[in-house]
Amino acid sequence: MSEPSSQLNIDKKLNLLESSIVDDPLPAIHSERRNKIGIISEPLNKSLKKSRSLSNYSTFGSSSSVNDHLDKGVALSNVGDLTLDKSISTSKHKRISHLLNKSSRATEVSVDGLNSLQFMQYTDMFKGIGTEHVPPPTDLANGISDMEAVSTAETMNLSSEFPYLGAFPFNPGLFIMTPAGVFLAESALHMAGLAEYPTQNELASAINSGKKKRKRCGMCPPCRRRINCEQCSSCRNRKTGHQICKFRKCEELKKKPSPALEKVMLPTGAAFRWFQ
DNA sequence: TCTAACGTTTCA
DNA sequence: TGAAACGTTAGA
Repeated sequence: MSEPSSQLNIDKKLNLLESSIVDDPLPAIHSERRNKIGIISEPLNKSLKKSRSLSNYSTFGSSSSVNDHLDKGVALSNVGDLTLDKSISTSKHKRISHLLNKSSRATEVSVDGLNSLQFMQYTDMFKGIGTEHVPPPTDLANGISDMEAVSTAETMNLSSEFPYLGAFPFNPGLFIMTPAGVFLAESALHMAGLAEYPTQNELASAINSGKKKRKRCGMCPPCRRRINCEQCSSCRNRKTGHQICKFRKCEELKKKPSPALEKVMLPTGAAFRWFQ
């Protein structure tokens, strides 16, 4: 239950240590860390070794980031494709998932973790913004190469087919991937004025049929913590407990998943590549 | 195939 | 009600 006072002291020290690590602009160079009590701790999730600077989490401070989503919002077109054609094959779903995956990698960094209110603000913002933006090269560096981004867009070539969607920046978290396919959370469509878009309700029923593991949000303090305390029960019982360090347990995952909330926002878009 | 870790169940 | 154990999933 309660941690021993020595544990608390240790953790305070660890937190102090980590406070300088979490915001380290070049954390990737650390392949191994030793905390003050001599424990070598590495992130259990290798992908978390690639930490993000705080600026990466700040969506609204960067118009280029926003416009990036305009350019890369083509991913949504796939969803439109899905919703338009019920007879779509499973293999096509896979292909679309793959493409979505690529696109989401480009978008997740700056949009991850938006709540629905932020999303609404986001969409409002886009009402006044065109699609003419060409992102500066630096904006393209967020985990996706120029070539990849271009090829994805070219492959899909859907903005003209789905004018509703081509200019809309969708957070990957607003996509819901189920065994039945990939589609948008209904609330997202409401926000986008697409609530009447066909088949969403039918597809939405598939969400409830399959349980999906939630993913760490990657942004809360525990998620950003990259060192296992090695002291808590989870660390001590890693073999049998199969649990992440208590101090690294995502705040979002600690909460009970609300069905309604889950539809709006799977934690930063489950089923996509979150940390890479 | 292995490892990390989420979800569920069981137990104190 | 929280901790522990275990099943299971997802990614490398």
